[in-house]
Amino acid sequence: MAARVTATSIVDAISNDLRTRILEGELTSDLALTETEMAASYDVARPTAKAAIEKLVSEGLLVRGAHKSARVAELGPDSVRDIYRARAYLESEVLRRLAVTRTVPEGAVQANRDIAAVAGGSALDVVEPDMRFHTSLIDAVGNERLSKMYRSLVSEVRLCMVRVQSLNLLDTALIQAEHQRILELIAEGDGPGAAQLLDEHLSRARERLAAAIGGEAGPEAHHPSSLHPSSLHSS
Amino acid sequence: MAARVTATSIVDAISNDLRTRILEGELTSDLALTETEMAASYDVARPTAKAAIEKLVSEGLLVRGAHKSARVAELGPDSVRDIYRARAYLESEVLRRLAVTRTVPEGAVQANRDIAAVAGGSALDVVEPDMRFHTSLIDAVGNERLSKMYRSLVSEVRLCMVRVQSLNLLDTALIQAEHQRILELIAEGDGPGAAQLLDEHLSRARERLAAAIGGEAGPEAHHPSSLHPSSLHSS
DNA sequence: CTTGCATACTTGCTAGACAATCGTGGAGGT
DNA sequence: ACCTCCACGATTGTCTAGCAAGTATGCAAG
Repeated sequence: MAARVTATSIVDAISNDLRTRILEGELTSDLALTETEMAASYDVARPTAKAAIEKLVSEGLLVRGAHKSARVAELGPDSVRDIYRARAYLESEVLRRLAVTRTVPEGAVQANRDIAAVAGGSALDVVEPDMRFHTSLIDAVGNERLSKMYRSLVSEVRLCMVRVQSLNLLDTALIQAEHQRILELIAEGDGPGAAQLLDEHLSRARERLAAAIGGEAGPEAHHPSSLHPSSLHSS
Repeated sequence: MAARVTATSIVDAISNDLRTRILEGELTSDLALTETEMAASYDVARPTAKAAIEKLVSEGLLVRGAHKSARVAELGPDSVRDIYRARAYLESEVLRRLAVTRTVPEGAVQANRDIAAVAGGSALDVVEPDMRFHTSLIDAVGNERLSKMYRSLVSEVRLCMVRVQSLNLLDTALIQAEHQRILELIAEGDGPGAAQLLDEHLSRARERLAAAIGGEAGPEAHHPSSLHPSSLHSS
């Protein structure tokens, strides 16, 4: 398995590169991704760029109207709640099933160890092992479709995360402790307890993230919560 | 809202038509869907047909290798179990949450009424209201992403269903009774009870469907479980 | 019977072009 | 001065034509 990273196709290579650039915050929702520019910057034909864009649109990372340019998806507080609630639906049931067999995924405990390891570093470094913790739990049930669904949600979560530069809203120690407790509850066979704790865990993160995203509408918006009707014309 | 069915784009129209033809069994996995043939039959250019095919590939209804023609996905018993388990994961947690607020979706009770109405007719007519019953439950929580995920699973289920012509494996009365009991448990606020009953409900359907799909390898296969090595050359 | 090669078919991608549509800006009327 | 309407540029949707690359199949040779 020497050459595993070989790009299977050009459109896949472009879409992968675009995905990482989006998830790293290089591409924001304020600049339009026209097919022509994309084709020129990657030195490919326009249909190729078009296919790459449409792939990311189908993943939910880009949005595009009828004849308009594609833009990075702008996820508001309502979308954040939608995403996190979907996460909770999937993951809490998974915890119940894992608790029945008392299955504690090794990847999850390792991921939680990594969270503790970066406790002193940047808050952004917590995001990766945190996501790895949750995906490890999902993957532990060995359901291909479930894992794919959850991965799609994780992508959107990371898209939200990259928009809030000041991630001081993450209490690393608390996150790590709650993860640990969840694993313990699974080991004890307490499915409902693990599910409920996860629910609280995700609810807290959800509301913090929703507030952080809803409150930052640019430097000129003083009172985002008190917008008057004249400011909403189309959307 | 007079013109609602207007095709937003040609590729969408083609992919929609293809989807219905696949789900109705007109297109089976034994014939190759060539891009040029598709383009010729719909009288469009090849890139258009290509886009429509790739859209269905991303939905999981079609599969395609490196430089090979697209074919209708062939879902084996293992895939059936994967799909039904994913359904169970999503839906059982939904039932728990619906039971908390004792929310009984009107669409679900109507769908179950429709199941009883077609009890005397063809077994195939049960599939549609049955799916509608389950999707109504999912939609009741009002989560956009969750509904989309479940709809994707339902598509694959229907793809499996169309392969088993003799659907005498469906006990309409039993299905309808179990659905009714699930709704009652929700109304009583018994989330775990509803979740467990649903689990048994789906498990039974899953194993029947898996057996029906795994055991039908054509009219000439007398003993599907005892095939000798010389009969499997490539696939 | 197996192995190797050549050919046909299909897809991946490119280049260029035209029509349809959306957004924007300016001309004209009130 | 303000509003309405039209024309223009920009962008996407789709088409035509074609070349390159890969896969599969058939045939010939060992």
